[in-house]
Amino acid sequence: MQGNTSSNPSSITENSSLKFSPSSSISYFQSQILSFDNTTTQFYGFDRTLNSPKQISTQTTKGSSKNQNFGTKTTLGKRSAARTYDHIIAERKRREKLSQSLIALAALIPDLKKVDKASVLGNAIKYIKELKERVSNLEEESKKTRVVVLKDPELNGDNYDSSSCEEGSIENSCGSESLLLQVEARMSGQEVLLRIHCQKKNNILVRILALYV
Amino acid sequence: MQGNTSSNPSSITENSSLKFSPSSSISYFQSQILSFDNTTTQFYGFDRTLNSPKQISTQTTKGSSKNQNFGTKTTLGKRSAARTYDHIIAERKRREKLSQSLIALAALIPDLKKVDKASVLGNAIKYIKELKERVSNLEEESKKTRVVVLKDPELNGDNYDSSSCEEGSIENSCGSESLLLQVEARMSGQEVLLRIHCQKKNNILVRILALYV
DNA sequence: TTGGACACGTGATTC
DNA sequence: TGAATCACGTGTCCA
Repeated sequence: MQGNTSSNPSSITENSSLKFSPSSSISYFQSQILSFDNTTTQFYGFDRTLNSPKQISTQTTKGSSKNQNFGTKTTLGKRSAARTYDHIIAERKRREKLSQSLIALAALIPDLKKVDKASVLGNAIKYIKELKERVSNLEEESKKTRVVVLKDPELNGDNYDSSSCEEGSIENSCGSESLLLQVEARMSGQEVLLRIHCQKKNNILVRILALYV
Repeated sequence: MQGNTSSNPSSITENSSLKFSPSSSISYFQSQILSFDNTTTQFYGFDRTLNSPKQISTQTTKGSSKNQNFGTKTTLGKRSAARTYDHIIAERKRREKLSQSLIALAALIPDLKKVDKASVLGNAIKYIKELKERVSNLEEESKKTRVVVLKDPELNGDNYDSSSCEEGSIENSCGSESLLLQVEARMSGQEVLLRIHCQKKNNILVRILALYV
């Protein structure tokens, strides 16, 4: 971060340079203007200018160019000095907000070395892609296993369901609260996961498995 | 996004300065003053560029170069016209890059309704937080289950390990490729997950479980 | 020196 | 109208 700071060529106020650093609260309001020399500086320095219509010329010259434009401008336009001032303040405020957002964004990105705008945006983009990738990998991983509720040959009459219930607790998996026994097999690649939900009994697990294996 | 278009108000030119500078001393070389009022400034030296809407700039050549130099103030300070032109072009380029990054960022955010800068940044921040949250939940979920390798009473001598191997395939879980049998129990809340890795044999599962259950 | 980065003021434009 | 947003040109700073 460099640059910056007020400069302000035209200054209206002091300016508070905000730079990138946090904080920067708003010191505007009350801007004091640098006095335009004196005389009246009233609040906004400008007005003075405004009154004097000097249309000065646009001057300068250089030969080239001049033309154009100006004509257009005169016509409607113009903005009262107070209004111009408001415009400046509003714009400053907007910039400050944007700048804060950028800082907040930068704070979320790990291992960020430079904090200039381009780097922050660029790294934010990369980071989001990375996170998305990670989420989808993790979700894929947990979804990869299909759930199949096997038919239970003797303990339960008929709740065969080759389904669809992708995940989740047993309670909501197939809407059967009342079942005393539920067996699910999840197959993922080479692995088989059996989920058995039943009352606690001696050797129940072994006995159940004996039915299948 | 609206706004825009070139506008280009202020000319490239050197500037006019009129009026005197604000007090503050600083006389920058040429200080331009606020123009409020208008007329001031306008003209462009070089560019024209603008043809309407945004487009990428690049524009035309420099035609400009020529002009300028002049001097009002001359002497030191001042930036040569060519230099000013380069400055303008560079700044334009930088802006364009930033703008593209912002568009790219916006493209990654789902359900983005407004695309103004503040919204894009604000929503990017929210989205990153959301993704982070999701990643950490998913990871937590998969980590939550502690893995305990039970002692195998007869099939294997001693590889009790109450450990630490948090996840992953059996192969890399405890660095034992040569084991013929490995049993892991993952306990998560009320559930117990037994992972059994062994050679295929008749009723092996039942027999193994008979040792534990 | 030069180039990159920044905030500023400002005219235009959109809602 | 009026408020919000934008891109621009510009002065200034720093490596």
